[in-house]
Amino acid sequence: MTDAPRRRGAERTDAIMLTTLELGREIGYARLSIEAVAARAGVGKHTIYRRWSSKGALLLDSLLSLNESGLDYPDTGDIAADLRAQIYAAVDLLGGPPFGPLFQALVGEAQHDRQVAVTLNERFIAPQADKTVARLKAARDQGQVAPDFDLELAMAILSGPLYFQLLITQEPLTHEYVDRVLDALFAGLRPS
Amino acid sequence: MTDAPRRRGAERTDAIMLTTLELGREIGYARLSIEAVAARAGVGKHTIYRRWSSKGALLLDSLLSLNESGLDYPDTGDIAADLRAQIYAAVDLLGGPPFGPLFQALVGEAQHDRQVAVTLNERFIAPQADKTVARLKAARDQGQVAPDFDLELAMAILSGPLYFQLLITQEPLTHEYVDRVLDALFAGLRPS
DNA sequence: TTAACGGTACGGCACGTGCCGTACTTGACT
DNA sequence: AGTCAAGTACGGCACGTGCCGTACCGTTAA
Repeated sequence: MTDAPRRRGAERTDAIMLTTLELGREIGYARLSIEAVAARAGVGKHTIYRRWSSKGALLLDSLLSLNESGLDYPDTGDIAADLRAQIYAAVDLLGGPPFGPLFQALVGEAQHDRQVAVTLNERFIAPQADKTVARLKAARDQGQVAPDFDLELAMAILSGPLYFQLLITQEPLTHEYVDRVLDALFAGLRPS
Repeated sequence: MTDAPRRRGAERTDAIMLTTLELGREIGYARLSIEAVAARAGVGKHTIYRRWSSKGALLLDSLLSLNESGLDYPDTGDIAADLRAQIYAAVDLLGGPPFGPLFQALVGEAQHDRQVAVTLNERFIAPQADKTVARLKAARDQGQVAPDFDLELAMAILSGPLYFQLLITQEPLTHEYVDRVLDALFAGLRPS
């Protein structure tokens, strides 16, 4: 989605993304206009349009600049504890500013901009999911979960309730909620 | 969100929502403008603004008009089968047009319009969730699930992966996917 | 010399509001 | 019952505003 950072203009690119974050925090990412970003960053609109094809693309790069290395996940050998740590970290990131509101805005954009949806998945969702899947795979290799355990599906089941909370009910994401979800999942939702 | 249906203007209200659905299906709900709806419906813009305070409010009422009675859920005594039936029905509704795209657009709106978010929860999410919780409660009363079973949480865990699929990865919602989720949940996600 | 830049202006669209004149409903007074 | 005045919602139109994305400046820096 980034149109290849310019060699000379990299600091300008950063300045624009920084202004985007700052202005977005102040007035909300919905009300953010490219014109306002350009004005505050002391930059021509052309300079923004040259780098990003849409407001969504700009938001996405700004979001990623807040989390460049991605979340780092531990492997202590205890899969249950490690999963909990991963989800705590994800919830800490998504649950609060500045990442949370921006992420929400981006998911909003993704609902009517296919390009944003695809890129959001490729550049943020999938890389994080891959880390969780990798940790689950290690656990499976060590026989800590069943051999036929569907790792991708487990990922979706672990993440789903959190996104539901964040995007639909829009209630706070807390460690306490994570604990309740994990405890219920580990116990199993077994009717009859 | 509806500003109390007018006695005389009810058919006009319906005509506006119908035009909204029609035009939204043609050009997408993101590109939909109130001006265009007014023009096609042969109605003054005032007449729309008099009834709905925002585009989101209009979309929401249009959505609800597609599903006035809500989904009807069975109680055959088999909680596992009934849950599956519930989720099949929800997926059939959310997964395809015209309801699916409109719902997606609304969730998008909800990410930057608190009023839409609240009303969407009150008028659509919560009523559906209540039905699931009610069915789960009946099962608990009959001893088919543990007495300390957290019904609200179970609801979130059942729904979460579907919304994740719909809103984030934006892959098709199929019965097959529902089956995989349910089977995994019933089996329990038990590490170690 | 050339490319990227900041700045400005532009046409276009949709917003939300105000003001028309019209149609319809209502209710009071014959 | 018949009439009519008041009130209200309406369609249509125009307005000012904000932002879009593009084009064209003159300037700056490699």
